[in-house]
Amino acid sequence: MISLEKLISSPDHYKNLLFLKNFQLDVNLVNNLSLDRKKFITESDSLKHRRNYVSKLIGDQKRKPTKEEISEMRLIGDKIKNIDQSINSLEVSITNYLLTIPNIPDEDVPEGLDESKNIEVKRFGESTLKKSKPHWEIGSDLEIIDMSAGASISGSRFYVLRGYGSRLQRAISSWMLDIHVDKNGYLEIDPPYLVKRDTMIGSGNLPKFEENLYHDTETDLWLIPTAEVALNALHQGQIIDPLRLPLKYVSRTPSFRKEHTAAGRDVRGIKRVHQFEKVEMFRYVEPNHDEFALEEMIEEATYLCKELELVYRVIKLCTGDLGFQSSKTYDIEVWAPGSKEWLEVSSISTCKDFQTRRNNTRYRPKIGSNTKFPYTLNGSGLALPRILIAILENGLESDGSITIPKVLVKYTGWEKIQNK
RNA sequence: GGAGGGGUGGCAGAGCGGUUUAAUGCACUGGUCUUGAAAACCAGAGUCUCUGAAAAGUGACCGCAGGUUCGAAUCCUGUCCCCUCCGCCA
Repeated sequence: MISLEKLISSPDHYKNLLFLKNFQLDVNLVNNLSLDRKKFITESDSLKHRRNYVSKLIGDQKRKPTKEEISEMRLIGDKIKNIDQSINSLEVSITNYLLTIPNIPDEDVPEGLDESKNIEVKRFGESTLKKSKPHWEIGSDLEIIDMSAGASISGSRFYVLRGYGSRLQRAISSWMLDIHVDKNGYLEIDPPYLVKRDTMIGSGNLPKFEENLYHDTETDLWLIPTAEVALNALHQGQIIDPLRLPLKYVSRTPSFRKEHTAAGRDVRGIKRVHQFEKVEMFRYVEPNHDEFALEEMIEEATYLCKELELVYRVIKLCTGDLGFQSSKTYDIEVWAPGSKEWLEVSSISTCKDFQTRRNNTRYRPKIGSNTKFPYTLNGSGLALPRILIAILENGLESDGSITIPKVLVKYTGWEKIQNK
């Protein structure tokens, strides 16, 4: 959520920045609501002051109120009730509107309406040489990915991993978690996968992206589309001890996404599915410490790609391609030689104070000073099925077997998935 | 699921219709004292809103939402969460 005062004090600035994210800001709407709200609050406060004064007078004098006082106070009480209802509904309107406004892009982000203006900032390895097959063929040949079982159990865009495939996925995620915990200093967290509505609002997934989320209406619980949602709510409503910053969390969770906007696209294989495993990094940092943190997280994610012997590139997203809550994002894509495409395996973003404002997570820089909103960053490290795809398609040998990256052998217990 | 108990400031913990401006203790901040520190003593200190250039002041906040009342932390209703016991169950 962006700050109401800032929005009102420099409306054109925000309007222009939000336009770059394809959002039309209605400044007058917010401004008028806010002015009305202030007017009513002033009115209500002075009536309450009168009521408090008279009540205290009666109490201090230990007497019964007079008839005149009672009738005056009843009148005042009714007025207060009416005005407060108006204030309340104005505040709901203001908040509801603010919740639909995306985060503003960082100055540093290239302008552009869509992905064509994204910039490749780094590339590692050669993407063209390797001969391979698409992973759905490999997976079915080796009987490690069962698409039809997934479809028969749960429908399209679900899959079943079996045997070596399951073990390989478990190895990859365990290896990643260990690196984040032991090498990078993250604290491992296992959050709930079902979260409350407020938690979804806090991360920015609600109210705007309801159609992407699985939802149990009876309990009003929502399946997380990423661990970011849960990790972002970890300090909801708290004032964090500044000595604890930066906070670095990592989680391995499933991610649940409806993905029905992309019907017909990417239907083959396990590239775009309704449920997938992901390791997620999340940080809380002091304001303006996000630049360095973002660089570090890119480094941490690409390190994993490198260790997995994958070809990768880092893409800086332009304003129009940024996510709702993001102020600046880098995507990391690995080359899948069988599918012959770049796969997004990580998206690393700084959300500045956008999310902490939404769920009222604060910290106090110094004893006695005012509270501030820390910045949050999130990033995959990494998304499992696509990494699995890349490993299978890169590791395919001429005899149909798969050689897995050396770093994983400790976790799998074997070096190859043999063709039968 | 059944029965009972409870949610009060950073923490502990009183208050159960009007001297609550939320006691008291711990922790915290400033000061006095001291060579320095500790102890002691004095003072201060929360979050948010509105008015205001500021100083300052108004108002709201005792899990949350309603209600009763001239007046609610205190009474009533609903709701959420926590604890104990029983039942059920990975």
